[in-house]
Amino acid sequence: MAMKAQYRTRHREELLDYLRSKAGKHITVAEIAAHFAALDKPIGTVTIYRQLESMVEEGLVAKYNLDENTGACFEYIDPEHNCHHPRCYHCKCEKCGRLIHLKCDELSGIADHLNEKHLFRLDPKRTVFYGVCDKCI
Amino acid sequence: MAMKAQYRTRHREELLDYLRSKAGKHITVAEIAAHFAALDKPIGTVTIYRQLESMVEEGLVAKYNLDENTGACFEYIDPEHNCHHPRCYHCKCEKCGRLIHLKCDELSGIADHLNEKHLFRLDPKRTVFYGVCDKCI
DNA sequence: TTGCGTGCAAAGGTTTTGCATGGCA
DNA sequence: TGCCATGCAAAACCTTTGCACGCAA
Repeated sequence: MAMKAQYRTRHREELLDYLRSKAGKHITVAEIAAHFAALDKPIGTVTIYRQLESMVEEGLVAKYNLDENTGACFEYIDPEHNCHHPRCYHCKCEKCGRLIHLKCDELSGIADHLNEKHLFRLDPKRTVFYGVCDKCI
Repeated sequence: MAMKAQYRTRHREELLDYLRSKAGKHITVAEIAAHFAALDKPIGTVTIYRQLESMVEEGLVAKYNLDENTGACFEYIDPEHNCHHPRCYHCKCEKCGRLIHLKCDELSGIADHLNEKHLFRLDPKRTVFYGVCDKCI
């Protein structure tokens, strides 16, 4: 189902700009739709879903299923921050929503451990540690 | 919304028995309904939802929102083994969708590491490792 | 021109709610 | 008897799909 985008359309650029401006924060389809509706530049919900799907496929955006009823959350992935660094991990604070980027050798060890002992190839890009950060304890 | 159960009904006991027999495994509402339907002792979906809600409130059952389209997963929490403490981890295969349950002391260490070195209190119940399982490599 | 992008409507799925009936204490 | 539990139907939601039209290349 997932397909990469092939055309550079106005809606796609507007969506990417908005997602970039919210980098490091989760956002839902409803919130995106509300944002553009408020600007009198509405984007159809279907288009948002399809563009987000493409962006996930392209690695520009991460998709998370966090809330039970709110729907899926999306988040722009800053290419400089992590995309190509298999040693960068993410911690997400469940209270303040802050996203923490960690480069830590000890954490990197879990990927090796999972691979060797449990035969599981970890995908750090997709994996997020949930919990509570120091400022919110 | 969440309310603790107050009556000890037949359906509640049957549900608990079944969940206990599946302790350590994830199960969906649809699977539960199918199980009891196959036994010619059907339980209405609504009842399953409401009983599970109560059990989550009582701490008997954990609820996960993993799959995007399959619906929520539930899991009986053995009170003696206290399975919801930081020793149970989940790996989700991005290819086949399989959910793998891990009890691993080495993985448990990452919770301590995050807490001590990065001041981050990991919540294992919410954290899912994404990657590719051995059967799909 | 070709084929993808868009949006409306409608479908598909999970979860919740209203209301009348049945069951526990 | 007094509530709570159950279940049917229907609603509420999120998400996907079919189809016609618009737009990028």
